[in-house]
Amino acid sequence: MKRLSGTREKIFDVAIDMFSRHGYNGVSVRKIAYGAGIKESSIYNHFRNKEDILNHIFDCFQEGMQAQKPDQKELEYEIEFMAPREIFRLLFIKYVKNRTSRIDKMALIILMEQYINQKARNFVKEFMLKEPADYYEAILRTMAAKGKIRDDTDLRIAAEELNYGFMGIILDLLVAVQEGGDHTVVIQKLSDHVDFVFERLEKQG
Amino acid sequence: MKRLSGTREKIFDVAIDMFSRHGYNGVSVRKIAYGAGIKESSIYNHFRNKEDILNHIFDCFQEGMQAQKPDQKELEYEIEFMAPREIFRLLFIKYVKNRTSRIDKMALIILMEQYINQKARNFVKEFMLKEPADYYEAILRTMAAKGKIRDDTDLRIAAEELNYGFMGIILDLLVAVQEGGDHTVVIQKLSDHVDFVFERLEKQG
DNA sequence: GTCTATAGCTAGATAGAC
DNA sequence: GTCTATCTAGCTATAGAC
Repeated sequence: MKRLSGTREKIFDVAIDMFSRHGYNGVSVRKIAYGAGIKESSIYNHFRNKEDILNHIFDCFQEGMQAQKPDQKELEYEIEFMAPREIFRLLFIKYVKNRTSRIDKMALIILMEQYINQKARNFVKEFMLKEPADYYEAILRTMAAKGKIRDDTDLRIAAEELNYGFMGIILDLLVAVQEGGDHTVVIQKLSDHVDFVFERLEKQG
Repeated sequence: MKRLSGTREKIFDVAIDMFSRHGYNGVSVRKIAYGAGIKESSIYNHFRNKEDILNHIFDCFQEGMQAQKPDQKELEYEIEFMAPREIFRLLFIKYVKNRTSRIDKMALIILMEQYINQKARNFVKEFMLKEPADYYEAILRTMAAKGKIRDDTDLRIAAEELNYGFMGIILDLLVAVQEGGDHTVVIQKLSDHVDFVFERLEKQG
């Protein structure tokens, strides 16, 4: 993460918080500045303009996504010795536990902006739809190659099914957290989701 | 549907179109007026204020959702004589085919506003999450009672699985349509989704 | 890097003539 | 029901003193 001066970081934090609650167009530079305890014009010593803040959010979110990619070595070990459904349960629950309030807020901003802003839309497509599904598909293929799951299934579709449910549950979580709730229910939901899919994928008998 | 004067309808149409592309906060009353071919102040002869337009969108969306509820008698007939998976395939494809550009745009507006506007959020929860899942669950229970699907499954979870995939695919569709695409791919995706779930639910052998 | 001051514009909304 | 005119408030952004 690029080093930020105290003020710049403060502005950024306040902006993320306000954007996530009122949308990018619902927050003025003025309000961000006052929220950060400085005058409006001082913002421009830290960000070129309002859009520059949004772009920084995109960059920061991307870094966050890259950073929390699961360890590949660890995963291979898991595939060898754990039940298939346990691996995905762990994967999903790890995501939920490793979330920070910052990542939640950035995700919300990007989800809101996706229909307006091309860059946001690309982020959703890449980091919330394609990349996760690709990743799940790769894991499933490894599992199938090792004979851990049935091999008569379209694993791309299975990967997308895993991601549909995961995304649905995480969206729920983001809303719940925004409203002051917690993530206990979500763990159960993720577990049920994984179970449902793997009842389908695991070998019968 | 309440009768609208020509101008009011024109304003409403333009507003839906602009809100769906730029968000509620990204469109001014002025721009809507000019888009509708009238002066800004004339808007206020048709809507009390900007928010009144948004509320009318909510009302109109709700009417649209109620209106396209599937026929109950027809459904019972289908459950008796069609394969379980065909019923859901039909249900989902009917939705896709019956969509209008207006409904798509209103859905997009509500999806965008859900994190900002409490009323929008309630709409999403009620009409996109809870009500569809309840409906699917009821159908599945009827199927199970008639011995058409396995009875060793939590049907609430199955109903939610059906809805996660459906919502994910529909969201994809809304984006694709906004970008000028069509819905041919989507029909296949919905079909794959239903197949995946019913491989799990239908009786073995 | 912070501030004051201000430019220049756009916003939502109203008053009142026709 | 439409218009012109106008109000007030808010907006992004810059200039320049400290």
